[in-house]
Amino acid sequence: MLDIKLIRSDPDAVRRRLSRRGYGEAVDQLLSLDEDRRRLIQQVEDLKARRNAASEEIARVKKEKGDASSIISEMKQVSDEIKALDAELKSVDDALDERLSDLPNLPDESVPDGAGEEDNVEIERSGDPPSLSFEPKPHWDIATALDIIDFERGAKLAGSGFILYKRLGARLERALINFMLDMHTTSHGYTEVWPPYLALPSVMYGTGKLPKFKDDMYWVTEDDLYLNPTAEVPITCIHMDEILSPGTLPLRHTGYCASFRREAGAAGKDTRGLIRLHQFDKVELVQLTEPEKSYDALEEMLKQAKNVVEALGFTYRVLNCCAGDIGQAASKMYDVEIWAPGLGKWLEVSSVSNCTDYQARRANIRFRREPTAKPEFVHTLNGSGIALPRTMITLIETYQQPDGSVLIPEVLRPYMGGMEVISSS
RNA sequence: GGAGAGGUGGCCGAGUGGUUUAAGGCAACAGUCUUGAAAACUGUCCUGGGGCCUGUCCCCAGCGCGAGUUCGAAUCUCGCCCUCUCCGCCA
Repeated sequence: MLDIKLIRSDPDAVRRRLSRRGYGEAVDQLLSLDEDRRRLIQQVEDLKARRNAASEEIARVKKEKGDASSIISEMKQVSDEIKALDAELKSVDDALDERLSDLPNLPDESVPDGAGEEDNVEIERSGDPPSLSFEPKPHWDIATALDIIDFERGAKLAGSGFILYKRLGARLERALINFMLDMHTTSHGYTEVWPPYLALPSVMYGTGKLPKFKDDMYWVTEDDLYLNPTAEVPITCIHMDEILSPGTLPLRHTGYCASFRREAGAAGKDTRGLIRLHQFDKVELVQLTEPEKSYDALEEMLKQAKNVVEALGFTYRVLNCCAGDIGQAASKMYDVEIWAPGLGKWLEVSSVSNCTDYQARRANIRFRREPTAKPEFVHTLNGSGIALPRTMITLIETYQQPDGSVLIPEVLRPYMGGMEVISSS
C-alpha cells in the first residue's frame, strides 16, 4: 500500500515512478477520490461536533428537569444527515482503498527498466555452466530410475503438479530443509519459526497477495482460509497490528513451510519434472528492519541465499530484476538462479525482495525508535533461502554419475546418515 | 460440536444510557532531590484521521469485530471472532 499523503504531497514523483510499472495513470483518480474524501470528512465531522455539543446541552437541561424536546427533534434531523454523509464517505473510502490497494510498490532508482523477465540484468555469475564428461540426463529420468521420486503416483494422489518423494528422495528433501534451517539459525542469526500452513484473508491482504492474486491461491471456502503460497506470508505477518518496542529491530525469522500455488494461467507450462509444482517445500528468510537499513538488509539476505547454493556447490548467477518483473510488494528484487545441466537451463531458486513499507502499511506493522517516539512503519524483506524442488533438480542433475547414481554433496552427508551416494541398489 | 465465563490503553483494573472529555494503579519517559543509585515527589504518557490560526492548537473516530436501537452507546439488542473452564470427539 502506498501512502496517500505521499501521493497528495508529491503526485508527479509518484506518477513517474509508478509509470515504470505501468500504473502512472492511477494517480489522478486517487487524487480526486482523496479530495472527495476530505471534503466529506469535513462536512460530517462538523455535524458530529454539533451533535456532541447538543448532547451535552440535553444532558444538562434534563438534569435541571427542563424540556429538551426541541433540541432533540432538531438533533434527530442532524443525525439523519450524519448517517447519509457517513454512508457516502464510506463508499468513497472503499473506492479509494480499492484503487490504492491494487497499486504495486514504487520501484527503487537502482531497478532497471523493463517489461518482463527478459529485461532482468545479470549482475553476477559464479562461473560458466560446467560441462560434464557424458551426456547429462534430466532429473526426472534419474529420479525415476533411482525410485526416489514417483511422479505418476503423486498425480494419482492429488492430480498433476503433485509428486511423491520416496526412499532417499524423501530423506534428501528432509535433509535439505534441515541443512538450510541450521545454516540460517546458526550462521546467519535467524530465529526459527514454523508457521501455520493456512492463513486468514487479512494476512493475505497484509502481504499484498489479496485481493490481486486470489486466483493463484488455494482457498478453503468453508473456513475462508488460504493455503500459503509462500512462508513469506505468515512469517511477515507475525507482528501484524503491533507497535514494536525500541530495540526490537531488526527481526530475523526463518522458517520452513510447504507452499501451495494453483499456477492459474500457467497450465501446460513446465509440466514435466519438478520445475513447477502446485505444492513445494521452501525455507524462507524474513526481516523486519528500520527504514534506513532495509537496503543493507537486502544485500545481506542476497548473500545468505548465495551461501546456500555455494555450500551445495552449484553454478549460479544473480539477476537485478527489472521494474516489470519485481513482485507487487517489492521496491527492488534480486533473483538467484542455478544451473541445471540436464535441462540446460538456469532455474530460479530464490527471490530476495525489499518491500520497504508497502506490506508494513497494509499489515500495520510499526515500531518506536524511543519509548516516547511516534510509531513508524517498519520495512519488510523476504527471500527464499531457498526453494527446494529446483534445488533438488540441480542437485540430481549436477551430481549425476555415468552409472545413474547421484553423489550427495558433502554438506548434506551428516543429514543423510553419512551416505555419500544415492544409488538404485 | 455442546454448556458456562470472559475480551476496556504496554500491563492490571473501574465503569449497567448523558461532567467517561475512559477513574485509579503498575510500567515507561523527563525532571527535582542524591556523591551515585534506590525511594519519594512533580510532570509527561494510547492510536488513527481531518483542519489551518503550524499550536503546550482545534475537531472527529476508536473500549474484540460488524450491524442495529437512541437526540446521545464502553454501557442496550443481534450476528460473528477469539480466550478460559467443563463435557464430547480426536492425532
